[in-house]
Amino acid sequence: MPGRHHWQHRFRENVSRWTLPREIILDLLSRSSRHMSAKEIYGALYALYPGLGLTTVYRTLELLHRLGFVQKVTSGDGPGRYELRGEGEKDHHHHLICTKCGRIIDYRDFVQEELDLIKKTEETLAKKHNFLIQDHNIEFLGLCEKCR
Amino acid sequence: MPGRHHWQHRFRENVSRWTLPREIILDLLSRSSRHMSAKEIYGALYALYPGLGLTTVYRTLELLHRLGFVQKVTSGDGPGRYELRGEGEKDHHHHLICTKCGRIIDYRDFVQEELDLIKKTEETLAKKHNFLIQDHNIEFLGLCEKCR
DNA sequence: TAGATAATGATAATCATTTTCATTAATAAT
DNA sequence: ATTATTAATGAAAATGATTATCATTATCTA
Repeated sequence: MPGRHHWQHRFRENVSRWTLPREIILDLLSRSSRHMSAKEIYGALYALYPGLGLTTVYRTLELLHRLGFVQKVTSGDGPGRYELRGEGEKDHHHHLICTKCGRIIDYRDFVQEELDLIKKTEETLAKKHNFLIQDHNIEFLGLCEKCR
Repeated sequence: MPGRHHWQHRFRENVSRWTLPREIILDLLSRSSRHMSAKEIYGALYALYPGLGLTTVYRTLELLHRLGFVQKVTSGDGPGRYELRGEGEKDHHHHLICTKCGRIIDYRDFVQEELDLIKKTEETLAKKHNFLIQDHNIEFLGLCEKCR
């Protein structure tokens, strides 16, 4: 859970200004364990900072995603959801998604096998199809405890 | 490539009527190798059948998806894309997706290893999180030959 | 062949996201 | 510190994909 100064520093490195919206959005994401949509973030912060605009939330999330601070999960229907990305490979995980309520659960089972398979597959596909592979997703869809 | 009668029969089994829009949409999907969006399907069929409505395309695709005839791929941004689902496990495959032009390539490499890992993971997750798992996705995102 | 009802298509509505643009605030230069 | 530069913001409108509404039409059933 890196603090404000950590982020502030990483922002400066990227020629981006350190502003209140950015600070409170990062702060919320680092306090929240859930994957939140733009509207949820907006709703959660509105009380604290009523001047905040939904547009800014979208723009900030887009920036955080572009800088690699945040991962965006867009599966099935409904809005995109965001989570802070941990440092390096040690945070490797994938998602279990409820198709009814949209809840997302991180899982970290069989990580090593996954990494091996992904690496192998990625190399093969990149070569075979002349693709520049930048990312991958593995996800399981279904109904959570509450929705089943 | 099952013909009209095959589909017609499977529709009847499901208490759904066999109509012209359904026939031409299924026919197009079985002739096309690409994963098509609703609008692309609409566009491709409009010349043949100018009465066709975009709404009907969406509804038909939703029905085909619900009946399990069609798979829907919704990754990253842009519209959902659809492909006919082959029969049984022997058509097991996943996707390589270009984030720029939206092109989707099916791949079938390391199928057995994937199936094993997925099965194992699915069982573990279902038990651990009390989830009813209905589906899974594995996808690689990046830039295709033309867009890189 | 007629009656029941499911499917269709035009239109409007919704939902998530992006664009526009005038205003404000953060940093750089003085 | 003060000002100038320019990025960031927020309100509103625009866009794009998809869904809901509803009167009309077509398919199947009796």
